[in-house]
Amino acid sequence: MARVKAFNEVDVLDKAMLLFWTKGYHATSAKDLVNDLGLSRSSLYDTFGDKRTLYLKALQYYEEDVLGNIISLVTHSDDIRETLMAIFSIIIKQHTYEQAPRGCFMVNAAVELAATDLEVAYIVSKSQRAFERALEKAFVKAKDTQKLTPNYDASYLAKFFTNVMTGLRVQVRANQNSNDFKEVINVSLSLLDG
Amino acid sequence: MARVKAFNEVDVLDKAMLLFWTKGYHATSAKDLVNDLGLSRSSLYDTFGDKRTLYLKALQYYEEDVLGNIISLVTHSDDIRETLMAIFSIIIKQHTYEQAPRGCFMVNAAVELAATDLEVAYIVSKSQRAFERALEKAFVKAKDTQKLTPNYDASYLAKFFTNVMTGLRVQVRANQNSNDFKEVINVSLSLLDG
DNA sequence: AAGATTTCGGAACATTTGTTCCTAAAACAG
DNA sequence: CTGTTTTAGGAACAAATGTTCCGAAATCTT
Repeated sequence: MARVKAFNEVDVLDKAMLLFWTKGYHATSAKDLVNDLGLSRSSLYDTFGDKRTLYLKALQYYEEDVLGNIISLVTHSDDIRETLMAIFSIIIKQHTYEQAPRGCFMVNAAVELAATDLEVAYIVSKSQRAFERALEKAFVKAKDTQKLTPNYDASYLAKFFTNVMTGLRVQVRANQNSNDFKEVINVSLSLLDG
Repeated sequence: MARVKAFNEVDVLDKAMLLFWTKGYHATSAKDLVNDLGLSRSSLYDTFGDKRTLYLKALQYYEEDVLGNIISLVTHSDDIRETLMAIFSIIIKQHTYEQAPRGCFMVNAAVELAATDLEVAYIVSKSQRAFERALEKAFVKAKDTQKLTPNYDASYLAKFFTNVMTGLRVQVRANQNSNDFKEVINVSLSLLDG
């Protein structure tokens, strides 16, 4: 055994996630990382590998941590309408959150890198599938337990709502008029009435 | 008068648009531009200014040219359902188009830059408003001329469909399963039945 | 043909980029 | 305390970045 790390690895990963999430991959320099994460270049490269590796780790951490919580909401949903509203409001919260709205790291990664980076494309694809599956199960469950009689089956609805959320996440990132969100959400939710 | 330019300015702008559209702003280097546009560094900077200026011009050209055609479809629409389908199929065409799917330049710009570049944010916002307005008018017209009786008024529907398209454009860019698109589209269109 | 003016190619530039390396300091085991 | 092992800070590096500059070539006017 020997000298111990002066930083908490998870904390640093969390900070890296926030930085990449906010600025994107290419616009975040090694210098930015060193400044923001509060450790030296050598420690950074020693612990996390190169920039792209750190980015991939941050993206996966986002999936487990941030998106994991959202999936958990869906999995334990008793009232699907309420659950969807909860997710919508999490998405919108990003809008008024800070000076530079972050949107969704996964969507940002999809747009910036998925077309050229196979590994990013894989993570994005896996993440979306996981969410759609969870949503589909929740819809199936809702048909049994709630008086829910939509015109479409669970898998269609899951894909539909996933897509609506993706659209909103782009608009949030682009700082669009937040009043528009409510109307999009209302129209979307009306599909559950059958 | 003196020596004449050896290149067509519009052709070069078109190529720049395609390059930025495909790779994004930060991932496109000055070298990439020189290689791809077929003119020298000096001519490039002389004619179009610096990289960011060229990017803004390319984005505006995209709005006028590519999105302009789509808005034109909406403005001259006789059958709103048919028009929407036509737009959806334009969006999807990007998916099978090439090795690296481009998605929508405006959406890509929104995600990569709108949060940090005010001028990009303005262009994105203006573009979206223009499309929504056109769509809204088309829905109003459709209520009169077609047997269309949706539950929501034109402005809601315009915002809703704009959002659906944004979502699809992200998925196209991320190279997701193209079968999912049809289902999202079908569910969305059912909202027109009222 | 001569002169005026603009474009062109590429060398040249300063910065910034991502990454590595080296040395001193720190922490533990014996 | 000594020896071993690992971390930390920052100098150092080559490569790439965006941009400018200069001389030569090209085109038009007169």
